[in-house]
Amino acid sequence: MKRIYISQTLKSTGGSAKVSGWVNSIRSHGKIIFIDIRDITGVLQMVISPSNKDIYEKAKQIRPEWVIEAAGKINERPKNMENPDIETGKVEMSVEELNVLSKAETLPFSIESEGYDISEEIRMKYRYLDLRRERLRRNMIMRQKVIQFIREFLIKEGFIEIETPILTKSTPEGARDFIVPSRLQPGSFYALPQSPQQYKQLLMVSGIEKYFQIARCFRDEDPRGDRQPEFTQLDLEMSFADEEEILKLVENLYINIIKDIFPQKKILQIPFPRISYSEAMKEYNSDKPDLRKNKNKDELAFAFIVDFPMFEWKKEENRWDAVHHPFTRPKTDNIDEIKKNPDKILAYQYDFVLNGFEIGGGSLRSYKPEVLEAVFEVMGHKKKDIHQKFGHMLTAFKYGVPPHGGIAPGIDRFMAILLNEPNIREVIAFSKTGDSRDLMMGAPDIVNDEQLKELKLKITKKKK
RNA sequence: GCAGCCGUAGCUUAGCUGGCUCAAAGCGCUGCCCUGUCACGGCAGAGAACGUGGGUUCGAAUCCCAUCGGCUGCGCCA
Repeated sequence: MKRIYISQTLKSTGGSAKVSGWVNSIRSHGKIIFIDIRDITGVLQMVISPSNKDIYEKAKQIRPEWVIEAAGKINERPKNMENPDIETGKVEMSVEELNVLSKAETLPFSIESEGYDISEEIRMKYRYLDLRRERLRRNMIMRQKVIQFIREFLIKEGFIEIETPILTKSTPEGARDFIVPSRLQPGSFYALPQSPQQYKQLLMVSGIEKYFQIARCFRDEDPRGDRQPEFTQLDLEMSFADEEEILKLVENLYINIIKDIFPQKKILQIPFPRISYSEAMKEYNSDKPDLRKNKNKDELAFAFIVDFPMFEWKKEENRWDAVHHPFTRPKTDNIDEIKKNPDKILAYQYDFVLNGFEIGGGSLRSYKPEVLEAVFEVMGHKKKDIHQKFGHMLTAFKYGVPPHGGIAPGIDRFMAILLNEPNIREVIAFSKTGDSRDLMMGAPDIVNDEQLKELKLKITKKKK
């Protein structure tokens, strides 16, 4: 007999079925034994009576979380014995065949609860067990649904999904890079991408016009509840689009995600309010204001913060820096003006905000080489450095670059908000600690001397 | 890098103004009893270097120092 999902057993009522899964719980009454079996789709009550001696003796040995398969009749339960709490509560399996596929030791913690009552340290160490928990399983499935929806939506809009390299080049601006030593070029290093920013802009030069990617990004900064060293964002870029077109697309996408996947949530304002940066700072003293009135969990207050300043003064470094990044297009292409009054220059830059969290940011990009160079100059880069670090961009822009822009909404934070989770670790299958460790894998870890030798690396100071 | 909180059976916690509770409880686990439960029930039992190292003291889970680990926030996060 072919194994079916537990959720399908309802359709087999009156007939026979075979299911496989984990033992969710056992209730033994001396003679009659109830075993709840669990698979990805749900839980089913199995009944074992002493009349079938072989099965009964086998069932007595079974313990929670063992992996078993069972076949038998799917019967309607007697009327007063239905369980409205589970999907298959109207039926049960009368077991006629029972096999143990794999035994299990007692789990290090209970997976019946939501998990709030168990320390995160131990949950992360045994994350594969933690993921058996209903709450985590739901989070993974909902996350996948959202990503699937995004894919289908954008592809319908004419976007092309393209993978960009994970091994790439360190960029001097922005967050600290994770670096990867090169074996074939000893002394040189790759960097993991903080975002596919430059690649996606170069794809615009390639004529892709509408690109997207569910992109993993890496930043070697200290994590927070809403920040991980590696995270996922919906990275997208469009040619010939203005700010309005990009924001409308995102607005439309997110309205439909909510409608389709989270119908119980209420979007407070449609269209999403557009608030200028200066207005937001004046009115809310924040560039990611929480616009909900009642702070209700089912309320969603989306907003776009627009018209960010192009530059900010960095006191410690005594120089101007890009608020967003140097590729952002200033609202003027008057080179003299940019160089003379950096503080007065606004940018085509926008943040995407939800319930007081920044869930994305984007901009139109500078596509005129002279504007890009002026921006770098304001930021204190020497011509020579500009060409060393960004020469490929400037060169590319010489060969016919369309005006372009994009946005990159984060997936993790968005999911945490929608699923009412207190931090993004709960929506990431294998997340890292506040110290960027992976407690389950034991990463990061030392490498052996042979590996170091190949890379021509020497560790001068070892942590004890 | 800085600050705060936390670390006692498998899990969650009590004890922590030092000795008579250097260990207790609930859940889980093991065994026995129980034919309809679904947080099954009943009885019995096993299970703890009190994160680690050092110090103070006649005596430390309890006080001090260091260290390791977890969480939160600041710095940082183009």
